[in-house]
Amino acid sequence: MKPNQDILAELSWRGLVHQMTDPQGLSQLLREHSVTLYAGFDPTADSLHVGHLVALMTLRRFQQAGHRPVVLVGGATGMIGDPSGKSQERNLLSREQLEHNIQAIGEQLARFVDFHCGSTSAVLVNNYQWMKDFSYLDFLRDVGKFFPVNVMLAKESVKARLESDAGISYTEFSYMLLQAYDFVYLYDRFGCLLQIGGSDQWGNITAGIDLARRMRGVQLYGLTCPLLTKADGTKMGKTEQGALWLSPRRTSPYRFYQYWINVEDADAGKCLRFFSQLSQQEIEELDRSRAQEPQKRASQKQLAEELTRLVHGEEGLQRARRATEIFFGRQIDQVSQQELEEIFADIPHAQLPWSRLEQGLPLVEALVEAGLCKSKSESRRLISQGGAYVNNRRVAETETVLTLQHLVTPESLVLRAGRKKYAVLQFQK
RNA sequence: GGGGGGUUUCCCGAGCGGUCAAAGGGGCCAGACUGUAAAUCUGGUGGCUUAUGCCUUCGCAGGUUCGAAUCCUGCACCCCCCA
Repeated sequence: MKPNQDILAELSWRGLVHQMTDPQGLSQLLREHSVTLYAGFDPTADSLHVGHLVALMTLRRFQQAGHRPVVLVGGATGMIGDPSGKSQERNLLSREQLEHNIQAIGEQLARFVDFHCGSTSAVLVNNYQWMKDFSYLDFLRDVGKFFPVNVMLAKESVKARLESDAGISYTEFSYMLLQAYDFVYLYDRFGCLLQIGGSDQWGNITAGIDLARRMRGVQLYGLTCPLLTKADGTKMGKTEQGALWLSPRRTSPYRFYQYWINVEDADAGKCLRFFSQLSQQEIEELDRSRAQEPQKRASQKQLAEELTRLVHGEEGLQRARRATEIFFGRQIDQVSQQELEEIFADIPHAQLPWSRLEQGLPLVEALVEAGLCKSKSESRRLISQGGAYVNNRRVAETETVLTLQHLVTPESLVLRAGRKKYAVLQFQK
């Protein structure tokens, strides 16, 4: 079967190609055949994050172009720890933790690749399945024999660690062999010819290609995507709360949506190319819009909408939008407790006895109880400077006392400090 | 081993016995402007029952004095010079 579009051309205008082996050979292969390719994700946490999105979306594009993606979740490699791009030796994860992580990540993947679409259906594999019964002696004889240590030492990931004080353990040093063998195994099992990954995976990917040539005498291919960085060179996807996760449990759809809405103009074009389904023409249209009428932020809106829908579904997108309306709207009127809970799910909640509100709770104290101010003096300062809001309505009098009338649901009210810091105060009878 | 300098509020840094909760800058917070941006501007930046009041803070522990971040003694740590 033939693929339905020239995927390499597509990836390259999107800026998704960092490096590849044998560009002519690979290009021809991908134009003429539907290829099975794979990308691996180590289950270091129970969710993928934005950093994984580049490879994930690339895998998705390959599938849309008529190729078959294999997604490898590294139950075995996750036990070892990839030294690539890491300055420190990793802590080993427990088996139970890994098991849990693999399960959770497996569920997330279905959002990105289709597991039920005939001949190009995605396949989910776990390298623990084929590594667990591979004995140490067999592995050394059958795989280790093909790895010249001097070549391994020359790999960037190893070299960096050798030169640092942290050093590298034999365990992490061996990581490369496992990933290399994965590629050979997937070739045997699925006829997998291409491995893709982030640019930090180049060393591991080429190790697999070398191993396949030595063990099977075949030519496999590798392609890496650039890392997702901002215009200033720093990594994208970092927030004050840590990484931007794909799991709604770790990063709410609202926060996820907000992250993309707030992407800087300088990074928006790149993000659109990386992540959106828009055509080149449509993206160039948005580039123009960004230059001529930046205040519209059409690019950011498009990006936030598409990605939130993809990662959290239509419902998640609606929730994020509704929360945005409330957060940036004027005033919070009657909302149901449930709705409020949902919208403010990931902002701090403080619980106080009902009697406090009944007898009148000074706003100064409420702000401290809610964790928005460290002391009453700070509260007074905030209020007198016009930075305090009750249910999104500015309150500038330091003597304000909260009463039952301020409730916005039968038991809660919403405090805000400054532009974006919120807290819910909940009163219990 | 000898000599000299230092340790200040989140950071840098002024402080030379009372007018020091301590200059100035940075950061941070709030406000205005704006695009939920950047830049800019304004205000704030120890705590308390907001008081021209009290309490805690200037490496640590003592002392002198009506009064100390400022003077003295000891201790700890840091830097420099000589050996």
